[in-house]
Amino acid sequence: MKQPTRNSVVASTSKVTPCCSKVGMKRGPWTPEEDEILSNYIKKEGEGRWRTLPKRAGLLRCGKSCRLRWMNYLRPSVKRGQITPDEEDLILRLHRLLGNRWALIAGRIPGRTDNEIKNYWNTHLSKKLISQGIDPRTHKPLNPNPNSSTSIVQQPPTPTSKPNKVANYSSTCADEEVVEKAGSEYLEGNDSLDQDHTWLMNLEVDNERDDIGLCSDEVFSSFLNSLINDDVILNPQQKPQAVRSDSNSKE
DNA sequence: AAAAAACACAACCGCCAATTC
DNA sequence: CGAATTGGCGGTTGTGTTTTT
Repeated sequence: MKQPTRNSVVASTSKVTPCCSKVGMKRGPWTPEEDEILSNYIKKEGEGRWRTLPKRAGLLRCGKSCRLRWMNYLRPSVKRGQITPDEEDLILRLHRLLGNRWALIAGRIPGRTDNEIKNYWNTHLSKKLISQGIDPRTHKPLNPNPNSSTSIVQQPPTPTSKPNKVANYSSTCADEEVVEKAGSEYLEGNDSLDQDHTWLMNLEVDNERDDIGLCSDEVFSSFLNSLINDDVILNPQQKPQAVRSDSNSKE
Protein backbone atom coordinates (compact mmCIF):
# COMPACT_ATOMS: atom_id res chain seq x y z
CA MET A 1 0.00 0.00 0.00
CA LYS A 2 1.44 3.24 -1.11
CA GLN A 3 -0.41 5.60 1.08
CA PRO A 4 -2.77 5.58 4.04
CA THR A 5 -6.20 6.47 2.77
CA ARG A 6 -7.38 8.68 -0.02
CA ASN A 7 -9.42 11.69 0.82
CA SER A 8 -7.94 11.84 4.24
CA VAL A 9 -5.63 13.99 6.20
CA VAL A 10 -2.08 12.80 6.57
CA ALA A 11 -1.67 11.94 10.18
CA SER A 12 2.00 11.32 10.41
CA THR A 13 5.06 12.62 8.67
CA SER A 14 7.92 10.67 7.21
CA LYS A 15 11.46 11.67 6.46
CA VAL A 16 11.08 12.41 2.79
CA THR A 17 9.17 14.79 0.61
CA PRO A 18 8.28 17.35 3.23
CA CYS A 19 5.85 18.91 0.79
CA CYS A 20 3.44 16.04 0.56
CA SER A 21 3.89 14.35 3.87
CA LYS A 22 3.24 17.32 6.08
CA VAL A 23 0.90 16.73 8.94
CA GLY A 24 -2.53 18.09 8.28
CA MET A 25 -2.39 17.97 4.52
CA LYS A 26 -5.57 16.93 2.81
CA ARG A 27 -5.44 14.31 0.09
CA GLY A 28 -7.69 12.65 -2.38
CA PRO A 29 -10.23 14.15 -4.76
CA TRP A 30 -10.57 17.88 -4.85
CA THR A 31 -13.82 19.47 -3.80
CA PRO A 32 -15.46 22.22 -5.86
CA GLU A 33 -14.69 24.62 -3.02
CA GLU A 34 -10.99 23.81 -3.15
CA ASP A 35 -11.02 24.16 -6.91
CA GLU A 36 -12.54 27.57 -6.63
CA ILE A 37 -10.06 28.72 -4.03
CA LEU A 38 -7.13 27.53 -6.10
CA SER A 39 -8.53 28.88 -9.33
CA ASN A 40 -9.27 32.29 -7.93
CA TYR A 41 -5.92 32.52 -6.25
CA ILE A 42 -3.94 31.65 -9.36
CA LYS A 43 -5.99 33.96 -11.53
CA LYS A 44 -5.17 36.74 -9.11
CA GLU A 45 -1.58 35.94 -8.21
CA GLY A 46 -0.41 33.84 -11.11
CA GLU A 47 1.21 30.43 -11.26
CA GLY A 48 4.40 29.43 -9.54
CA ARG A 49 5.81 29.20 -6.03
CA TRP A 50 3.80 26.04 -5.61
CA ARG A 51 5.36 25.07 -2.33
CA THR A 52 4.07 28.12 -0.55
CA LEU A 53 0.93 28.56 -2.60
CA PRO A 54 -1.35 26.39 -0.43
CA LYS A 55 -0.58 28.41 2.64
CA ARG A 56 -0.99 31.70 0.84
CA ALA A 57 -4.22 30.57 -0.77
CA GLY A 58 -5.56 28.98 2.37
CA LEU A 59 -5.59 25.41 1.18
CA LEU A 60 -4.77 22.30 3.15
CA ARG A 61 -3.02 20.74 0.18
CA CYS A 62 0.61 20.25 -0.67
CA GLY A 63 2.09 22.36 -3.40
CA LYS A 64 2.54 19.45 -5.71
CA SER A 65 -1.10 18.57 -5.43
CA CYS A 66 -2.11 22.16 -6.18
CA ARG A 67 0.13 22.31 -9.20
CA LEU A 68 -1.20 19.04 -10.55
CA ARG A 69 -4.79 20.06 -10.04
CA TRP A 70 -4.21 23.35 -11.79
CA MET A 71 -2.22 21.91 -14.67
CA ASN A 72 -4.46 18.95 -15.35
CA TYR A 73 -7.88 20.27 -14.58
CA LEU A 74 -8.36 23.89 -13.66
CA ARG A 75 -6.27 25.70 -16.24
CA PRO A 76 -8.56 27.55 -18.64
CA SER A 77 -6.63 26.19 -21.58
CA VAL A 78 -7.35 22.61 -20.66
CA LYS A 79 -9.69 21.09 -23.16
CA ARG A 80 -12.22 18.72 -21.73
CA GLY A 81 -14.03 16.02 -23.57
CA GLN A 82 -13.25 13.12 -25.79
CA ILE A 83 -10.05 12.77 -27.72
CA THR A 84 -10.90 13.30 -31.37
CA PRO A 85 -9.73 10.92 -34.11
CA ASP A 86 -7.33 13.60 -35.30
CA GLU A 87 -5.87 13.95 -31.86
CA GLU A 88 -5.62 10.20 -31.54
CA ASP A 89 -3.76 10.01 -34.79
CA LEU A 90 -1.41 12.73 -33.65
CA ILE A 91 -0.77 10.96 -30.37
CA LEU A 92 0.07 7.78 -32.22
CA ARG A 93 2.48 9.58 -34.51
CA LEU A 94 4.15 11.45 -31.72
CA HIS A 95 4.43 8.38 -29.57
CA ARG A 96 6.15 6.58 -32.37
CA LEU A 97 8.62 9.41 -32.52
CA LEU A 98 9.05 10.22 -28.89
CA GLY A 99 8.10 7.20 -26.83
CA ASN A 100 6.57 7.83 -23.43
CA ARG A 101 7.48 11.50 -23.39
CA TRP A 102 4.00 12.47 -22.42
CA ALA A 103 4.79 16.05 -21.62
CA LEU A 104 6.43 16.51 -24.96
CA ILE A 105 3.55 14.87 -26.75
CA ALA A 106 1.06 16.95 -24.81
CA GLY A 107 2.96 20.03 -25.83
CA ARG A 108 2.05 19.32 -29.42
CA ILE A 109 -1.64 18.83 -28.75
CA PRO A 110 -3.30 22.05 -27.66
CA GLY A 111 -5.50 21.80 -24.63
CA ARG A 112 -4.46 18.30 -23.69
CA THR A 113 -2.39 17.47 -20.65
CA ASP A 114 0.34 14.92 -20.28
CA ASN A 115 -1.72 13.08 -17.70
CA GLU A 116 -4.70 12.92 -19.98
CA ILE A 117 -2.66 11.64 -22.90
CA LYS A 118 -0.87 9.14 -20.73
CA ASN A 119 -4.19 7.83 -19.42
CA TYR A 120 -5.66 7.71 -22.88
CA TRP A 121 -2.68 5.83 -24.15
CA ASN A 122 -2.72 3.31 -21.36
CA THR A 123 -6.45 2.69 -21.46
CA HIS A 124 -7.21 2.98 -25.16
CA LEU A 125 -4.37 3.23 -27.58
CA SER A 126 -2.02 0.61 -26.24
CA LYS A 127 -4.84 -1.91 -26.24
CA LYS A 128 -5.90 -0.84 -29.68
CA LEU A 129 -2.40 -1.37 -31.02
CA ILE A 130 -2.12 -4.74 -29.34
CA SER A 131 -5.39 -5.81 -30.89
CA GLN A 132 -3.92 -4.84 -34.24
CA GLY A 133 -0.87 -6.94 -33.55
CA ILE A 134 1.37 -3.99 -32.92
CA ASP A 135 3.65 -3.58 -29.96
CA PRO A 136 2.54 -0.32 -28.35
CA ARG A 137 6.01 0.39 -27.07
CA THR A 138 7.90 -0.13 -30.26
CA HIS A 139 5.14 0.38 -32.79
CA LYS A 140 6.41 -2.70 -34.53
CA PRO A 141 4.54 -5.90 -35.18
CA LEU A 142 4.20 -8.08 -32.15
CA ASN A 143 6.57 -11.02 -32.18
CA PRO A 144 5.29 -13.33 -34.89
CA ASN A 145 8.04 -15.88 -34.31
CA PRO A 146 9.15 -16.24 -30.69
CA ASN A 147 12.11 -18.36 -31.66
CA SER A 148 13.66 -15.74 -33.79
CA SER A 149 16.31 -13.77 -31.98
CA THR A 150 15.92 -10.89 -34.37
CA SER A 151 12.36 -10.53 -33.30
CA ILE A 152 13.48 -9.05 -30.04
CA VAL A 153 12.93 -5.51 -31.04
CA GLN A 154 14.81 -2.67 -29.54
CA GLN A 155 12.73 -0.50 -27.31
CA PRO A 156 12.16 3.06 -28.25
CA PRO A 157 14.00 5.41 -25.99
CA THR A 158 12.43 4.37 -22.76
CA PRO A 159 12.03 6.75 -19.88
CA THR A 160 13.41 4.27 -17.44
CA SER A 161 16.89 5.57 -17.88
CA LYS A 162 16.70 9.31 -17.94
CA PRO A 163 13.16 10.35 -18.50
CA ASN A 164 13.76 14.04 -18.33
CA LYS A 165 16.59 14.17 -20.75
CA VAL A 166 14.53 14.10 -23.84
CA ALA A 167 11.39 15.26 -22.20
CA ASN A 168 13.09 18.59 -21.79
CA TYR A 169 14.32 18.55 -25.30
CA SER A 170 11.77 20.94 -26.60
CA SER A 171 13.08 23.69 -24.44
CA THR A 172 16.71 22.81 -24.00
CA CYS A 173 17.47 20.94 -27.14
CA ALA A 174 20.87 20.48 -28.59
CA ASP A 175 22.23 22.65 -31.32
CA GLU A 176 20.23 23.41 -34.38
CA GLU A 177 22.61 21.56 -36.62
CA VAL A 178 22.07 18.32 -34.79
CA VAL A 179 18.33 18.61 -34.96
CA GLU A 180 18.32 19.48 -38.61
CA LYS A 181 20.78 16.76 -39.45
CA ALA A 182 18.85 14.15 -37.58
CA GLY A 183 15.65 15.41 -39.10
CA SER A 184 16.88 15.30 -42.65
CA GLU A 185 18.32 11.88 -42.13
CA TYR A 186 15.02 10.77 -40.80
CA LEU A 187 13.06 12.23 -43.65
CA GLU A 188 15.38 10.82 -46.24
CA GLY A 189 15.38 7.39 -44.73
CA ASN A 190 11.68 6.95 -44.74
CA ASP A 191 11.87 3.44 -46.06
CA SER A 192 12.91 2.24 -42.67
CA LEU A 193 10.63 2.58 -39.71
CA ASP A 194 13.62 2.30 -37.46
CA GLN A 195 14.78 5.66 -38.59
CA ASP A 196 12.54 7.59 -36.31
CA HIS A 197 14.01 5.94 -33.29
CA THR A 198 17.44 6.31 -34.71
CA TRP A 199 17.24 10.01 -35.12
CA LEU A 200 15.71 10.40 -31.74
CA MET A 201 18.52 8.39 -30.25
CA ASN A 202 20.94 10.59 -32.09
CA LEU A 203 19.31 13.53 -30.48
CA GLU A 204 19.61 11.91 -27.09
CA VAL A 205 23.25 11.14 -27.58
CA ASP A 206 23.98 14.61 -28.76
CA ASN A 207 21.99 16.06 -25.97
CA GLU A 208 24.36 14.49 -23.51
CA ARG A 209 27.32 16.20 -25.01
CA ASP A 210 28.89 19.01 -23.10
CA ASP A 211 28.61 21.42 -25.95
CA ILE A 212 24.90 21.69 -25.97
CA GLY A 213 24.09 24.78 -27.86
CA LEU A 214 21.35 27.29 -27.73
CA CYS A 215 18.82 25.67 -29.98
CA SER A 216 15.65 27.64 -30.25
CA ASP A 217 12.31 26.18 -29.44
CA GLU A 218 11.08 27.18 -32.85
CA VAL A 219 13.59 25.00 -34.61
CA PHE A 220 12.62 21.91 -32.75
CA SER A 221 9.01 22.88 -32.84
CA SER A 222 8.89 23.40 -36.58
CA PHE A 223 10.87 20.26 -37.07
CA LEU A 224 8.36 18.29 -35.10
CA ASN A 225 5.56 19.93 -37.00
CA SER A 226 7.10 18.87 -40.25
CA LEU A 227 7.31 15.34 -39.01
CA ILE A 228 3.81 15.32 -37.67
CA ASN A 229 2.29 16.79 -40.78
CA ASP A 230 4.34 14.76 -43.15
CA ASP A 231 2.97 11.59 -44.57
CA VAL A 232 6.34 10.04 -43.98
CA ILE A 233 5.00 8.91 -40.66
CA LEU A 234 2.32 6.42 -41.35
CA ASN A 235 -0.31 5.28 -39.02
CA PRO A 236 0.60 1.85 -37.79
CA GLN A 237 -2.50 0.47 -39.43
CA GLN A 238 -1.48 2.12 -42.65
CA LYS A 239 1.97 0.66 -42.72
CA PRO A 240 2.65 -1.37 -45.80
CA GLN A 241 3.15 -5.01 -45.12
CA ALA A 242 6.56 -4.90 -46.73
CA VAL A 243 7.72 -2.38 -44.23
CA ARG A 244 6.34 -4.40 -41.38
CA SER A 245 8.22 -7.50 -42.34
CA ASP A 246 11.31 -5.41 -42.75
CA SER A 247 11.11 -4.12 -39.25
CA ASN A 248 12.99 -7.01 -37.77
CA SER A 249 16.21 -5.63 -38.99
CA LYS A 250 17.92 -3.83 -36.21
CA GLU A 251 19.57 -0.50 -35.97
C1' DA B 1 -31.32 -7.56 -9.57
C1' DA B 2 -26.97 -8.46 -7.60
C1' DA B 3 -22.19 -9.53 -7.81
C1' DA B 4 -18.02 -9.56 -10.22
C1' DA B 5 -15.02 -7.89 -13.57
C1' DA B 6 -13.35 -4.42 -16.49
C1' DC B 7 -12.67 0.19 -17.49
C1' DA B 8 -11.50 5.15 -16.98
C1' DC B 9 -9.19 8.67 -14.95
C1' DA B 10 -7.81 11.70 -11.06
C1' DA B 11 -4.35 11.80 -7.93
C1' DC B 12 -0.09 10.39 -5.61
C1' DC B 13 4.80 8.81 -5.49
C1' DG B 14 9.57 8.88 -6.33
C1' DC B 15 13.02 10.56 -8.99
C1' DC B 16 15.77 13.96 -11.39
C1' DA B 17 17.31 18.47 -13.30
C1' DA B 18 17.31 23.24 -12.60
C1' DT B 19 17.44 26.94 -9.61
C1' DT B 20 18.39 29.33 -5.42
C1' DC B 21 20.87 30.16 -1.29
C1' DC C 1 31.01 25.16 -4.90
C1' DG C 2 27.94 22.38 -2.47
C1' DA C 3 23.52 21.82 -0.17
C1' DA C 4 18.81 22.67 -0.12
C1' DT C 5 14.74 23.68 -2.46
C1' DT C 6 11.59 23.71 -6.20
C1' DG C 7 9.32 22.35 -10.35
C1' DG C 8 8.34 18.93 -13.55
C1' DC C 9 8.18 14.34 -15.28
C1' DG C 10 6.74 9.36 -15.99
C1' DG C 11 5.00 5.42 -13.55
C1' DT C 12 1.64 3.63 -10.71
C1' DT C 13 -2.35 3.21 -7.72
C1' DG C 14 -7.05 3.80 -5.86
C1' DT C 15 -11.65 4.48 -6.55
C1' DG C 16 -15.90 5.55 -8.91
C1' DT C 17 -18.47 4.04 -12.93
C1' DT C 18 -19.91 0.97 -16.45
C1' DT C 19 -20.41 -3.47 -18.42
C1' DT C 20 -20.79 -8.31 -18.14
C1' DT C 21 -22.14 -12.57 -16.02
